[in-house]
Amino acid sequence: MSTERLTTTSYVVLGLIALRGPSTSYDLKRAVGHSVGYFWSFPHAQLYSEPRRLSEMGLLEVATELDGRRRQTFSVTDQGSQALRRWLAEPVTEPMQVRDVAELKLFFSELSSGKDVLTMAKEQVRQHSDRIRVYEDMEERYGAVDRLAPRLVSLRLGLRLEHAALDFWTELVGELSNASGSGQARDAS
Amino acid sequence: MSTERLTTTSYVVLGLIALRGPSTSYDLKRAVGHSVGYFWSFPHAQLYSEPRRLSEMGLLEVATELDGRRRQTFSVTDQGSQALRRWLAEPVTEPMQVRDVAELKLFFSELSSGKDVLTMAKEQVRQHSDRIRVYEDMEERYGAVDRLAPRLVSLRLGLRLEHAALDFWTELVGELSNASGSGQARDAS
DNA sequence: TTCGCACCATCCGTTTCAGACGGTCTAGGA
DNA sequence: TCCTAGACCGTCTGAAACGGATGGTGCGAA
Repeated sequence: MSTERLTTTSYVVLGLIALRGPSTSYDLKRAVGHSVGYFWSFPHAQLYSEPRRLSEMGLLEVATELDGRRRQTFSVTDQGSQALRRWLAEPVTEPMQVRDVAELKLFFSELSSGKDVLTMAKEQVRQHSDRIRVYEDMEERYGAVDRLAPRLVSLRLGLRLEHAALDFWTELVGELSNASGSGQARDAS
Repeated sequence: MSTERLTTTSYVVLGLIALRGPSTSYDLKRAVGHSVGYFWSFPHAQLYSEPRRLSEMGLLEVATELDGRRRQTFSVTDQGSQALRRWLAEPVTEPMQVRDVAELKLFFSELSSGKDVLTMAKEQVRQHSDRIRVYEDMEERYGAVDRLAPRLVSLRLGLRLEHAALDFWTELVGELSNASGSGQARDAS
């Protein structure tokens, strides 16, 4: 049993299996897509390597079934769920991190043309609106089941952040439109 | 001249040098610390390797001065500033990404105790408040110079996101405190 | 003058990453 | 029945990111 360090991604894998019950890597891949993946994404290849590592450490248990495709079902061991609970209980030290190329480009925008910034801002409004719609659909679909489910609650934080971004870009579009040409041909879109 | 792909980090380096004028890697390191680093962090070692790559591609120009320490000053070439402007003009495809372990732990919180969640929520309120104060200080310090500087504007987005997060965690603390009433901490859900 | 420490630059082993690749199954048309 | 297209599933690889170790340099204090 190795003494390797567990990364945040390890706990995501562990946690997902704990929530869903016994799962294959592919199950996880699909689950990630429309849930935790929205706020902690990583390459799907990791969903194959990580469970292996975790089972070597004794945190997961492997069941191999041969339905033609060699596929393995993982489930959490006692040791695994202990490790998970320990992680959940320990304080969070890393601050929230945002990575957004649009924000970056805005930061550097004095090097580009005002027109580009306006175009980008409008596009950002569109993209954030879309994302908000996705979140709200999800909230509606799963909210019927249990409106206080923690998974929904954390989704609500994502929604807040998206709204904040949307507001920001919307206002920026307004300011830029006013400032740039109070008389110039306006963009009809 | 290599045909390597430029990553977002490459453009951060390019952009920083374009904004600041000729800079050494260490200059960049310090500049990153209290500006763009807040929303696009990367290891400092990259600030030494990346400029080298960029100059091999002809996007940066190197001047070596021997003040004892072998230290190199980089400045942007015409080709470099063209590449930068091209990047700034092209549409943003990657969505905004948030990475927040607190949000993750909340997602998995049905596996932990309600008490842990409340503790974490309170701690999050503290952390986001602190971060907001840092941002506001910065806004004040640099805002005197030019309150419309794009670098400040993009900082304002960061501020909005922090406020959204702060509101979320604050409300959650309220809800959890009510829910558990005056009794013992219990499982939420 | 020497020491000690902050400053500066680079190197290195590991982990993460994106996505290409290759094998496996299923449906449905001939 | 056979064939094939295309979805499904798992693995591999080369590059980038990571972060800590290492080592050299200059400056102020003793």
